[in-house]
Amino acid sequence: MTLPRKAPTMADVARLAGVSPMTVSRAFKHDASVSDATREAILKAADDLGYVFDSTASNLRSQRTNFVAVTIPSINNANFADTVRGLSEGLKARGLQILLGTTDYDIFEEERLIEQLLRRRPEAIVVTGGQHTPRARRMLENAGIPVIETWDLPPSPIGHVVGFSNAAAVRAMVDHFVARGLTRIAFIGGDADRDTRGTDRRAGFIAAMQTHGLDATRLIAAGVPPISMREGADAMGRLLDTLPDTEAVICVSDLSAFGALTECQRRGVEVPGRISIAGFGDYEIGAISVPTLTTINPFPREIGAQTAALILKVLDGEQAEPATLSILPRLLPRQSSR
Amino acid sequence: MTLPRKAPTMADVARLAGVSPMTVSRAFKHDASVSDATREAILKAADDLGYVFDSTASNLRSQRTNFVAVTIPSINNANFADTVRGLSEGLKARGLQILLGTTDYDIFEEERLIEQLLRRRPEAIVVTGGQHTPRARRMLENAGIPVIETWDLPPSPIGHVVGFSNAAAVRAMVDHFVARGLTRIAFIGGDADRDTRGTDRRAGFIAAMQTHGLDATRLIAAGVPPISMREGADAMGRLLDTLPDTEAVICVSDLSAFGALTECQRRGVEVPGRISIAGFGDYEIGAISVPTLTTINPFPREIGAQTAALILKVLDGEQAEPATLSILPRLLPRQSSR
DNA sequence: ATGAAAGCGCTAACAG
DNA sequence: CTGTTAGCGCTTTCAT
Repeated sequence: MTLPRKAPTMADVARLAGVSPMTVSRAFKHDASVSDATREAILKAADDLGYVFDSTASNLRSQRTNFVAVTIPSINNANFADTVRGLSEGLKARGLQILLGTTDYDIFEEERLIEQLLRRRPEAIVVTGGQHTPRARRMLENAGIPVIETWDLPPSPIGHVVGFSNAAAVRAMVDHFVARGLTRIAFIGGDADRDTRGTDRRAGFIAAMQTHGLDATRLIAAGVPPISMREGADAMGRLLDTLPDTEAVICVSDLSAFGALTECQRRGVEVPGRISIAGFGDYEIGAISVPTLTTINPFPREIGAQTAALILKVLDGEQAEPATLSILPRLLPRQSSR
Repeated sequence: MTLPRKAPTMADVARLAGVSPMTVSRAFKHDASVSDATREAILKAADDLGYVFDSTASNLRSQRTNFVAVTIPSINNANFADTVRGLSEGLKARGLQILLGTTDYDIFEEERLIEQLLRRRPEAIVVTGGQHTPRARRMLENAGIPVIETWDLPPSPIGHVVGFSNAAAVRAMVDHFVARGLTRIAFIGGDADRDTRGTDRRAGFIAAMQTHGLDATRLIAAGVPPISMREGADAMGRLLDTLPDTEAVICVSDLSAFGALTECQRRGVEVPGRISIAGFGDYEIGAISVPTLTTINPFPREIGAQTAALILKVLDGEQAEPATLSILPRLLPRQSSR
């Protein structure tokens, strides 16, 4: 490792193969026109020398990096990871590589990250959420590349959008409970403001409750987002202690919902017998827990896949206008709610 | 967006600020010597022009990319995500950015990925696992940058190692059960060969059972790795059907262990009363499920943090010899085992 | 503290 | 199908 001798370049390969550097360059592109014999000789020469193609030079000269920049709040989240997978798979076939960064649910961190990412000259940039600092927004607007906001339906998008309404999704959950005759409904989420999707879900809860003329004040703030299973359990404990007549609780995610469920199990509180529980995100745990968890599937993988397809269309010049692709989340009634 | 006008360069900023491009370059480095007044004027000019520093040119000229390449089997795995977080946090302060790729638990995919990543000229490369295709190994050996294998203790490392013995960790779990008088122990894992860490864990199980003179044939293959909660549940169903006298089961991960637990709950099989269950990885679910899951914590975040620290030392020239940092996984006995 | 010259390793553009 | 020339936008190096 770390041998001091200088790495061979295309010129070295060209010399050994007896061709010009340009022909070597072509031999390394899949579509370029090089005779089979020449290409083979070049690849053999490259292999003999241990040549490794240098993208940094290619990137500068061709003004193409084949990067797609992506920001997500956290890598430790199965939903966002699914979106990245959908993106990655959709982009891989075209040789586009994801340059991933995490914001830690913080729009100021997002601003710093976007600046770093744009310096790398990505072909497009995908951000999670529709809320950004003014400077981040300006950088995205002036980046001169396709911008796609995901996981949200921003009121005034920067460019393209592939998302859904978090508020509307939670409204559907409230309606679901109300239709079943449950009216004393609580919401467990993180502390305000940081996680904008969580905030939107809580706002959707409050609006929906008010629409039904119901009390929308059973709000438990469980800590700094993203809230964990443990924080969901603690919040459920507080809810059962302070508002024991609560009939149903909507949690900001399946993880906190599962934590809430376990707290009920530890206390001998029957779910859904005495209290119904719902989550958000359709994490695997909700499909297999006992009881299974009522939840909402926002199709994270699909968001990634559709974003990837959109990027390819835009880069191919087949989509000039900013597009808004609206994903319809699906309510999944399961055993944890009546 | 996508404005056709050409993006401003350092030369444009220099012209506007009335200095040479070189001074602009210095003004954008934090340590370089530029007078405060000049730097301010330059940054203002840059801002007015909407200038964005172009890393691609910097990378080529300086022969530094500030990338650290990282390969993990899957992004949808809290353990690997934790390692990436530990890495990312440790590298961020030095301006090193992670270039992440996933192998889908496939060493041939890993080979393709490593080739792609090395073309980007990372400063170092971190791979998960110690098993690679011959060509991948050769590429890593000849890359001329620090190579760090993680999550394993390879018999003949390529360069540096930050890992632990998966086999030894599972042996400790077998010993734990045997010490409690449990002898009819099963192992639930994925189909052989693909996930090398899972394979090592199963091998450790078999070896440990044989050491104790116990039957090591209660092996359930639950599907293509990584196995899900659902597959863990299905495997537990088969185990209960075919080997109902099994006293304890070790699962390849906490996720499959939790699935196994739910299957017991659905069937009314008491855990740990009739059967003990253990997992691997110390995922959050095992700390909060009812009952909590006996598991092993391999300290994924710590692996990432130590890897980051090692990379910085090597890049600073403070660590010339290949290092092997051995992490000692911790057995966490919990309610799911007696 | 600032500047001038040169060139990193590739490929666009044009030629044949 | 292959070659020549020039240059992408920075930063190294050497000045002053």
